[in-house]
Amino acid sequence: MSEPTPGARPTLEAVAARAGVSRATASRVVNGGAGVRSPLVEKVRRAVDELGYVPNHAARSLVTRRTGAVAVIIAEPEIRIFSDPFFSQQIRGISKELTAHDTQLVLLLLEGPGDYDRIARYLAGGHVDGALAFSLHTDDPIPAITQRAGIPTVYGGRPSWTSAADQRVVPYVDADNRGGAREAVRYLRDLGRRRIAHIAGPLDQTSATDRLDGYRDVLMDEDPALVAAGAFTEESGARAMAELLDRCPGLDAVFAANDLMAAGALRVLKERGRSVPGDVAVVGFDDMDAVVGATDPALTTVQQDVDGQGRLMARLLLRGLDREREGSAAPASVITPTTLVRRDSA
Amino acid sequence: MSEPTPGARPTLEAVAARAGVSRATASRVVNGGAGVRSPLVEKVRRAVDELGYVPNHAARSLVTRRTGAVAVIIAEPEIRIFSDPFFSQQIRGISKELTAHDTQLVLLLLEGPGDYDRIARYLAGGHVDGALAFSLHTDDPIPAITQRAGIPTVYGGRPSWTSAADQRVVPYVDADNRGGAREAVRYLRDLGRRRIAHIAGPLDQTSATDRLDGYRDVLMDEDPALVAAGAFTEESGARAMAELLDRCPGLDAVFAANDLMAAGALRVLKERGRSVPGDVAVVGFDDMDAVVGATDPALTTVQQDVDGQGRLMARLLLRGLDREREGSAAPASVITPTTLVRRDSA
DNA sequence: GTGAAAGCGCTAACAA
DNA sequence: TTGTTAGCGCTTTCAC
Repeated sequence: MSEPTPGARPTLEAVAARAGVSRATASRVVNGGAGVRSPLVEKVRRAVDELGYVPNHAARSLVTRRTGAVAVIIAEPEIRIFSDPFFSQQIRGISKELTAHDTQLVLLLLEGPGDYDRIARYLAGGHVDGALAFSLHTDDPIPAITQRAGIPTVYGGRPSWTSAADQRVVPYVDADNRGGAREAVRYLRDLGRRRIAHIAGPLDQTSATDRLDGYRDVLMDEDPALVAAGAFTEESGARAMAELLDRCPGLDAVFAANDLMAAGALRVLKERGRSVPGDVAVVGFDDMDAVVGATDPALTTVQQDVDGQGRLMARLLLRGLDREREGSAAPASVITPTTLVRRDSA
Repeated sequence: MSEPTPGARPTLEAVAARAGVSRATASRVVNGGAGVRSPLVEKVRRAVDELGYVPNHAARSLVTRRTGAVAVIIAEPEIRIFSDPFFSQQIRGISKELTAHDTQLVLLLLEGPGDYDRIARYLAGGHVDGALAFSLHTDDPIPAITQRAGIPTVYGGRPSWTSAADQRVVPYVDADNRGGAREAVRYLRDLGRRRIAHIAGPLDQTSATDRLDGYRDVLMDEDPALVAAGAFTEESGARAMAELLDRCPGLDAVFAANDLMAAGALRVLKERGRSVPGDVAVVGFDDMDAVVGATDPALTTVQQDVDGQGRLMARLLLRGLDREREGSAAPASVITPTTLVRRDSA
């Protein structure tokens, strides 16, 4: 690759001229070179290198009607998830997959209710080919907006209204929260534990309710006193554990709806002199490196592939976009499997 | 706003036809309507509403040579900052400012060394008008890449080579780390503290070295044993505090380079039975809500306006882009002020 | 297999 | 003030 032209960026025209072919042929080569004889392909390739040619995106987009960009929408109440390693990993998964398909990630942060208008306008403006959105709420306007704008969208996490026989069917990617929870609780039961408590997450999130449901699937008529709700934070996990201990001193196992809360539980257990897993076995959920590596004893937990979920969201969307041109159906949802990872806490 | 045209999106042509004006006039109205008589403006506006017209971005971009998008580049080693509330707040500041100027945020995550090529290509492809990048390293290829691509770029955090008489002058936004540190240490000294220790951050980051420099500005020939380096994490702060206590049992104050480490220090101090601020006064840096609210006693710290820094980065870039068309100079760097926030720990 | 030519939807001179 | 017109750089029929 030698020096690029000093002034403006070279156009396809320039490449064609230098290679001694027509603009059409140059274009064919730039786009894969199918149906062009190899000597010409070579010539054009060389011209591209020598000139440092890079296709003008706007021009291409104007004729192809494809932007090569995808929006990632993060709604206001979810903005905090930005600081959540869970979310950041998901974004990275998305980024990887999009990158592999030469697709750009446009970040749309909603700072307030008024922003929905802006987003709607942006989506309608044809700036992106599709969208990815996270953790919808019951009355979330996002689905309506993307639909009206005709923007294919894939969601991260099961939307809260999906369980009901709601008409609005949307494709989403989520971990098998319920199944994973079931496995964790069964494992504790098979360990011989008799009083298995659950520290649930905030019950307005489907990941929390699904995990609670999984717990109940196994322990169908367990004492309600064995369930305490937290907020997916270490602190709330500690508080819930304290409550649980006060209410049911005889408990011999705890399944926490995430690792952070499990860490909080571990801390309180230690403070109260209960040995883990001797007196109380503890299982978490997520298998977040940062947490799992720091607990003592090392946390047994339900692993989910967060990075993979992100990739999957992107892949689903991209596939849907391809199919769209062929007029076939929208992508279906995917539930990703979980795995119980045995360590020392249970 | 009535029904949009069933099939494809309406074009300016359609709007013009419906309003009974020329495409040029319609365009003028859509772009602000300067120099168009109000009755016509009205007509066009109505047509726009009735048709649900939204300008085609690619077409506009093709002729204006402006994309209305800005890249936010996050280099591989910095990917972890994604999970750092500090960074997420900065991104939000950026997002707010860009949004206010109808500019989009394209997220460029570098996952590995090979990605630099990709970024270079992308930047050269004219997809964005400018770029924002974070915490450059000494030999970071990003500045060279953006420069070659002719993409104006503003950096977050002082690049590490800026202190030397390096040729590469780049505009950046950073807090007054050194000044803030000085203020914190002076405050402790004025409180009558005689043995003031410092828990520094990782010394390959300028924010850490600048704060250390600030500490030294005040305590010029202090015992080197009073300085311990951490890694900006709670855990590392705790470890550093333990070290410090072992080395200098007589210390009566600690200035930690960030709040997280101050929290760790507080924890160890409590474990070792030192009262705060009675025996040891503690000051942090950042004033991160999540941390400051949780410590006991409430943490006295140096506040910096993170959100504001993000906004400033975006504003600097945007202003630079405007000036670019007028051929004037690139934006200069900005150091944002810090404020000491007195609470209970010192 | 290759080239000529017709736009994609928009803005910006330039004329009127 | 308004309209006419010439592209922006690219892909894509359609002839050859």
